[in-house]
Amino acid sequence: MAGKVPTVYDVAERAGVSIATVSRYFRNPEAVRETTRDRVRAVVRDLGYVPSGSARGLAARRTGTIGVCFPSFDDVDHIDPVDLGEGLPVTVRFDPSEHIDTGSNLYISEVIRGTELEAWRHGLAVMIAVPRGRRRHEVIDNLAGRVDGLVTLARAVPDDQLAHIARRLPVVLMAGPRESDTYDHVSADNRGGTIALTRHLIHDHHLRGLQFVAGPMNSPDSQDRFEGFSEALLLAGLDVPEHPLAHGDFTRTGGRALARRLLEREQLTGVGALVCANDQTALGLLDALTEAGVRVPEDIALTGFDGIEAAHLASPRLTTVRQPMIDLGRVAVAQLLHRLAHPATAPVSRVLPVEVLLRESCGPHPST
Amino acid sequence: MAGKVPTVYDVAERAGVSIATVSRYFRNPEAVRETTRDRVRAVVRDLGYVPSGSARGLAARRTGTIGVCFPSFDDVDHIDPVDLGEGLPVTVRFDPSEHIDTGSNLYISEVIRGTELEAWRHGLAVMIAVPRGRRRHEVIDNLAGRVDGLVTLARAVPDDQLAHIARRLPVVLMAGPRESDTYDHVSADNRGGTIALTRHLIHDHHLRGLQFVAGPMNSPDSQDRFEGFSEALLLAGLDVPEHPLAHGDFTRTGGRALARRLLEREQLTGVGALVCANDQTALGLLDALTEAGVRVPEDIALTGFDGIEAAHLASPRLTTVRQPMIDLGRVAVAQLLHRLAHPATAPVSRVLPVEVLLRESCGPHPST
DNA sequence: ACGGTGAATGTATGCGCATACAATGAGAGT
DNA sequence: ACTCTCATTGTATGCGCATACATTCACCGT
Repeated sequence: MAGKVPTVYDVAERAGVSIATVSRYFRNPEAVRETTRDRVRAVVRDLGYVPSGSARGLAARRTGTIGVCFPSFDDVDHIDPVDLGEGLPVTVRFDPSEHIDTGSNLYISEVIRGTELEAWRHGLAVMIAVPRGRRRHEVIDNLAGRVDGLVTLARAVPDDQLAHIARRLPVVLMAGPRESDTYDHVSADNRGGTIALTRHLIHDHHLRGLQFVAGPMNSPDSQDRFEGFSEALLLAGLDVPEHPLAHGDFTRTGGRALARRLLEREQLTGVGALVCANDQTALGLLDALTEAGVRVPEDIALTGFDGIEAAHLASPRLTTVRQPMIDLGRVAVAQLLHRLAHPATAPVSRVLPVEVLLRESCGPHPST
Repeated sequence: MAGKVPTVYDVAERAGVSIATVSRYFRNPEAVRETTRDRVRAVVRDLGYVPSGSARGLAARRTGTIGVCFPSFDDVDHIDPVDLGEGLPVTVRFDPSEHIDTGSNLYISEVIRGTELEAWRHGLAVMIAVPRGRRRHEVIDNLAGRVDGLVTLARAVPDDQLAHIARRLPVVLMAGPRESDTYDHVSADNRGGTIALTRHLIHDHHLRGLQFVAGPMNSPDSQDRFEGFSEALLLAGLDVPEHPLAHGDFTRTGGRALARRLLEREQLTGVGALVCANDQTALGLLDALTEAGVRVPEDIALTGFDGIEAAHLASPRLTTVRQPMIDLGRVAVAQLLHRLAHPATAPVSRVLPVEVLLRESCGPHPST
């Protein structure tokens, strides 16, 4: 590679045409006569020419790239160099039966897939960045400088910086609280989904003593779901708890710890169902309850939220609310493109429909 | 946003300095006097200035971005527009107990995480692209034009095109066959892992009649694993089958279909263990075997490869070989950076160590 | 007081391409 | 033969920044 990377000038010279023709060959081939096209094509192949994205972006005043920002999977300042592991032997070990936390990576992965898919449909590239560590500001600015627009999961970017880059590019927020007066926003119907799920527990399973197990205090998703939970209780004329029964951290491990604490303090007596803010937490509860001899759903019903695969693989299978994670990414990008085409219109807030998946963890199915 | 995006010139004028100073403020702040720095900083904030990545890339002759290429999750030419789903209601339905195929997305997601992580460590951005559909060539060229180097999963990019862009940038291949005389290459120790696993089955569980269930014919990973399998049999002085017992497609659904076929044709009599080319296939086999009343591991032992979460959640838990998927991405990027720093050295082929995870699907554990 | 030194800043240029505009040439129409 | 039209190609310019080099100026030692 390298040596001297060829440019339009090299191609033009070798093909006996002007640089404009070479440029047209790529940007608008129909405008070039076929015989000329062939000559250019041959030279391009010969020289190993690839147009410079930077030059293109500069001249065209658009990059053809959209940026995607995520909160850090792994909130750290420093990450060790990877072990190149040269020559290390294969290890063989018994794997004790502990549960693992694949956590929210999955959620993020799906969103990435969605953004990539939609971007591809429109011939755009995707640049991803995770602002983490001490230089997170730079990471974001670098991204902002290289893209035509940005979609970001809520709270991946500090507010002040978001405001700063939003002066240069359109920004679409995914999930999190709607700040609809400022940015376009896309989220799943957390509230509606939880209402529907809770209604099902109340009316179809005749459960009472429902409690909500939340995620982190500051999670807007968790808050929305708790709101939906409360709303459903209210509509059913049942007592509405002021607060969630407990707060987890959205991980399975956290859920297990939480359940043990609840069992220890006997806070589950009289509780007919636990509506959890996400699947991982619910699965953690399920682990600990099962371990303690509490039967699900016979002794207590349990539900999650997200629709991850592990919820399906659990025993009993976990009733949950499936979020359209891929669509979250796709719609965000679609909205971004709409915004690029229509800069002046008012910010939009889209709420994507969710799907309540009834499985065994909430009790036997009345019908079906 | 937009209106008129400010440039260095605007900032320089407002701050009463030259554009060189503004540029230095970003690139090399220590070279600017502190009081000047403050003035520039204020103007930058005022104006909402973000340096243009394109201009930067052009002037500096490097983009600070690396590209990552993946084969298509979903091999299609056309993908429907996403349903914006405005106002659609929440649906509630019973979810029948069928298995789902999360497939290889997971593998790819992990690799993406790895590349992002390592790139972040070095202050680089990551651009991802999935060449699919009729314009896949363009997708790749666009990517190649915008990055300083490229890592790609094997066979995501057609050979001829890979050769073309490799003249412009360093390329590192992940997984797949080593073409070590041309490109840098990183892969997991498929062969070694399968040897260790197979030896365990033979020596610790005294299993005989081992058969291999492969992936797609053209999968180099599957081939490597079959080689390891054969090698282990050979070393143990056992008969080495010429071919895998069957070929799946790496999906769980495919594995189920395959198992039913094997059962129907009674091809499992005398088979003591099925060594599968990946976890999904093994899990599919497990589904179908269990359904047919064949007990694992009592009647037949079963192993997978990859170490996905579902293998851990299966019942019995699936013995498997864990690939360091994140490290695959990390090492690939690390190697890419090394190549950028040392263009002249010979191509390297790195083999990452794997870990055999012994669980219940291969039989009771002799010790431990 | 004078040349020397180094820090801070400014000037000028080119990176590789897209594109507005000009130029050319080959028919078509008269 | 001449003008007009359209297809094709060329010329010239600027996109926004990094950076080599030049300049300025404060300060030092003698």
